[in-house]
Formats: sequence, structure tokens, C-alpha cells
Amino acid sequence: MADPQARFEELVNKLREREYRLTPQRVALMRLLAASDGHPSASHLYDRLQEQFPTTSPGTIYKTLNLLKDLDEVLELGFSDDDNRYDGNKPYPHPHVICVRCRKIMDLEVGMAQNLLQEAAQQSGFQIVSHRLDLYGICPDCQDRE
Amino acid sequence: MADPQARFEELVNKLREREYRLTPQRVALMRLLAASDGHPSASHLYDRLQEQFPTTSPGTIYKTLNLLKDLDEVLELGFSDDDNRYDGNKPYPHPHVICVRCRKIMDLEVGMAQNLLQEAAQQSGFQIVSHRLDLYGICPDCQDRE
DNA sequence: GTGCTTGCAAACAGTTTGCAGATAG
DNA sequence: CTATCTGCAAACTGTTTGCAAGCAC
Repeated sequence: MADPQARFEELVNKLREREYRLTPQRVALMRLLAASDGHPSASHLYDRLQEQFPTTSPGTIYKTLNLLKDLDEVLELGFSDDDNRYDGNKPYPHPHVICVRCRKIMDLEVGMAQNLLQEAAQQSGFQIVSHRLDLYGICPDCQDRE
Repeated sequence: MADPQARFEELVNKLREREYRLTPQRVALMRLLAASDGHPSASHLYDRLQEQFPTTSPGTIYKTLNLLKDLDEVLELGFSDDDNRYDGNKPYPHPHVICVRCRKIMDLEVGMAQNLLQEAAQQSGFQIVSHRLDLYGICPDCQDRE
């Protein structure tokens, strides 16, 4: 989240370029995504959007998130046992730490070793196109609460 | 899957030790898990179990898988957009390659760099307890089918 | 004005739960 | 004999879909 305003404008321009309609709901959602660094869930975004648009529905949130995902402007972190989470600031694969207590998610500033990807490709014969690295642990706040 | 028979016996002994009942369904499921290296889904296991026990239900499969998961004898790979997959041979975190076409999953024989985990802990303040690394790509078979 | 988008409700899929009857120990 | 386990069915949850009405362009 270097500059929320700049990121917001990037998102808006992307939709404009592709001739998607800039509805107030979409614009507000993009503003939220650009200003979030907590990897919000759809329902979190829904709660926040409803403050501005009381009739907003979850369907609209999901449709917009999927649109942005298809445009490679949002990274979706899927969880089988919890709400998916969305990152509108760094829509490319990068490692995360996830608190197993409070479900806080933070970015990690470490790169995926490039030679690990190469070795994996060699070993498996796969053409690697993407990846995901999640570290699970207990965040500082939850350690204090112990 | 070094030795399916040995692994099978390990699983059986684990249940016996903890005084869980060794029902025929559980035994058969453990045999399947010990002999699988394809990271089967619950529904795959269900299909195979039904050959031996035509009245088996998905509920029983899930209950047994969750039991083994709680005993740290099965690793669950959860997917928000697909069936979860289960590994009864290496129930500890290890990297996988996943084919985005056919959903084949293979183990990778590369270790998670230990210093990456340490750096992550330092950077985030988290106590890291576990992790997951998935590489997504196209498997050799699906490349050939192109 | 046109057709994309919204909001609502119903559908969906995988997993979990509740309970009565069956069975391992 | 008894507590655990099975099988069935219903419930659950997060997400997707269908459609009529609304609105961006």
C-alpha cells in the first residue's frame, strides 16, 4: 500500500480502458481495496460498502472482485475453512503470514527463491505459472493475549 | 509412499494406541491412504471405499479423515474452489506442484529453506508453527495434450 | 436508448452435524 | 453390555447464478 490514491486511480483506469462501467459501487469498492492492507474478506468489504450503499448485496461484491481478479488487479487468497481474502495492492504472488488465532494476514518482504522455482520445474516437469506461500503462526497480539 | 504396508500399520497402531475402534471402514480407508500417492480427494476415497462397502457414506469418510488429521497422521490440502485433498503418507508440511488443468498434485523433493522461516518470524514477529507452499503449473501430460 | 450492472433470492458444492440403529471391544 | 461408530438426511457456509429493474454511457 505505497500510495492508496495512486493505486485507486490505477484500478479505475483499468476498468475505464476495458470499457467496464464505473458504477458508484465499483468505484467505492476499488477505493476500499486500494486503501486496505489487511487483506479484507468479501464480507468485510460488504460491511464497509454498506455504510455508503445500504442496499449493496454480497453478489455485487463478489462480481466486482471476480472482475478485478480476471483483470489481474486483485489477488485472491482462497481458504477452504474460512472466508477468502483479497489483496488489491499487490495482485501478484507473494508470501504471507497468517495468524491461526485471529486470522490476521500480513505480507512478507521476502522473495520466493527463484532457483527453488527452477528446481521444482526441473524435478516435476511442470511449467510453473504461479505459486503460493503461506506461513501459519501466532501473531504478536495473540502471543500477548496468551 | 516408501512402504504402503508399513505406513498402513503405523496408522492402525496409532488408532489402537489411542483406543479408537478399528472398524472395517476405517481400516479400509487407512489402507487406501497408505497406498495412495496421488493426494486423493474425499470423493475419490468415497468411490473407492464404496467398492468394498457399498453403504459407506461421505460423512464417515470425512469423520475418519478429520480424526486422522487431528492425530497428525493426515495432511489436508484445502482448496476454496475445489475438493480438499489428503496426504496420508507425509502428514507434515511439504511443497507441492499442482496442475491447473487436471488438478494432479505431486510432492516436491525440495525443502523449505529454514532461513526463510526464520527471516519471516523475525520480520513479522509471528511464532511460525506451520506453512504451505503450492506451485501451480501445467503438468507434463497436459503440456502434451496442448 | 441500449445493454451492462445491481440487488435480491434461489441455487450450488463441499463439508459438517444430529440422530437412531449397528457393532467393536 | 455399552460407548463408539456408521449411514442417512438435513443443515451449514461461502460463493455463484438468474433475472427483473435500474442506471452508466
